[in-house]
Amino acid sequence: MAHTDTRSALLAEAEILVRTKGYAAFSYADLSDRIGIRKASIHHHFPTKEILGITLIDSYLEHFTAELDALAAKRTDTKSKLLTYGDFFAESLRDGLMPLCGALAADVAYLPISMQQRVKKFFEIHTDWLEAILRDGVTQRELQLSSPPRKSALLLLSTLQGASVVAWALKDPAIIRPAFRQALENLIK
Amino acid sequence: MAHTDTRSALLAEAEILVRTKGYAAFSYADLSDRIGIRKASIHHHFPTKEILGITLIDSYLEHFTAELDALAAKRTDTKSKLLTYGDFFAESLRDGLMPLCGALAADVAYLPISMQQRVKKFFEIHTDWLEAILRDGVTQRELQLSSPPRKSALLLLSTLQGASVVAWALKDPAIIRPAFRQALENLIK
DNA sequence: GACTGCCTACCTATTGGTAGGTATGTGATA
DNA sequence: TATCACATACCTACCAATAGGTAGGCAGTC
Repeated sequence: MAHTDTRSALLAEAEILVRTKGYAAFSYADLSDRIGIRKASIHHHFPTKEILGITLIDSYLEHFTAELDALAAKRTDTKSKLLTYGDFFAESLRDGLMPLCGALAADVAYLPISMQQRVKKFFEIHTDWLEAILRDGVTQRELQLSSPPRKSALLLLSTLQGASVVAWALKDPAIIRPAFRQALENLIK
Repeated sequence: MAHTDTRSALLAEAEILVRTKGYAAFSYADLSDRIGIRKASIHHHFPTKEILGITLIDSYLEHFTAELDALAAKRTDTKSKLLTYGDFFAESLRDGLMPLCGALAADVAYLPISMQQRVKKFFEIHTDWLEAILRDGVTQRELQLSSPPRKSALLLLSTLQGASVVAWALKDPAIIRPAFRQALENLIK
C-alpha cells in the first residue's frame, strides 16, 4: 500500500476514535486492529501519539478552513450561510461523531501543550469566521444584532458546541438543528 | 482516619480529576499521590474504578438536585433563578473545573454503560428543571417564550454547556456569563 | 544502493486489580 | 471487667494486560 493510503487511513481512523472515545481513551493498539497493520508500523508514519494528534488537528483544521472559506464566498444570504455552518455540526453528530475540537476540549488539561494550542486556535478560527459573517450581514443590512458581533459569534459557537454535547449524552442528534435555528432567530433582530 | 473522611476525600479529589483531565485520563495512582494513601487501599473504599465513577455521579447528582430544588423554591422571580443557575457553571469554570457531566459526556462512548445511563439522566434532570422553571415563569406571566418550554430549556442548557467548553478551550471563563445572559435575553420576549 | 513500508521481537512504565497481612478499634459475652 | 470475635482501614507485594515506544531486519521500488 502506498504511503499516503495507509497514512491517511490511519488519520481517518484516529479521527473517528478521538471523536467517539476521546484522545486519552484511544491507543495505537486500537488503530492496529482497525487498519490491519502492526502497532510498530504505525510509529513509522507517526513516531509519537502527540505527532499523530497534532497532524490530526492540523489536517482537520486545514480542511475545515477551506470549507469555511468556500462557504463565506458563496453568493447566498448571511442566514443561509450560518444555517449551513450549523449543519456541519448536526450532520457529524448524526453520523455518530462529536465535533473534533469539542471532543478534544474536554480532555484539554491532559493534552500536550502543542495540542492545547491548536485546540485553542481552532476555536478562535471558528469565532473569527462567525464574527466576520455576522459583521458582513450587518453591513449588507441583511440583519441586525442584539449584541456586538464578537459576542454573538461566541454565543452561536457555544450553542452548537453545547447542543452537540447534550445531543451526544442524550443520544439524540435531532436536538442540534432546532437549538441552533432558535438561537439564530433569537439573535437576529 | 475515619472511613468517611478518606472516602469523601477520595471522592472530592476524583471529582476534580474527572473535571479537569477527564475520566479516562485519571488513575488510582493519581488519587494515591494526592490523598497520601496506597493504591490498593483505594480499592478498599471503591473496589473498581467503575464503582468510583458511579458513586461520583450519584453523589454529585444528589447534591445538585438538592441545590436545584432549593433554588426553585426560592421566592424570587424566574429570571433571577435562571441567572443563578447559570452562575453555577460560570463559577465552577472560574474555579478551573469543567461541569462534571460535560466532562463525562465527551468520553461517553468510553464509559461503562452504568455511567452512560447516569450521565444521560443527569442531563435529563437539568432539562426538566429548566423546563419547569420556564413553564412556571410563563404561568406567572413573568415572561413570554419565543418557542416551547422544552425547546427553550434545551437551548439554555446547550448554551451553558457549550460556553463551558469554549471557555475551557480558550482558557477564558469570562465568556460564560455574558453568553448565557444574552441567550436568556434573546429567549424571553 | 538507498529509501520506503512493513515486519518480529522486545522494552519499560503504568493500568486496574488481587492476595494476604497488620494495627486499631468495637461490641457482645463469660 | 476482661476477653474473644469481628470489622475497619490501611499496608506490602504481587499480578496480567496494556500503554507508548525502540531496534533491527527484510522485501520491493526508485
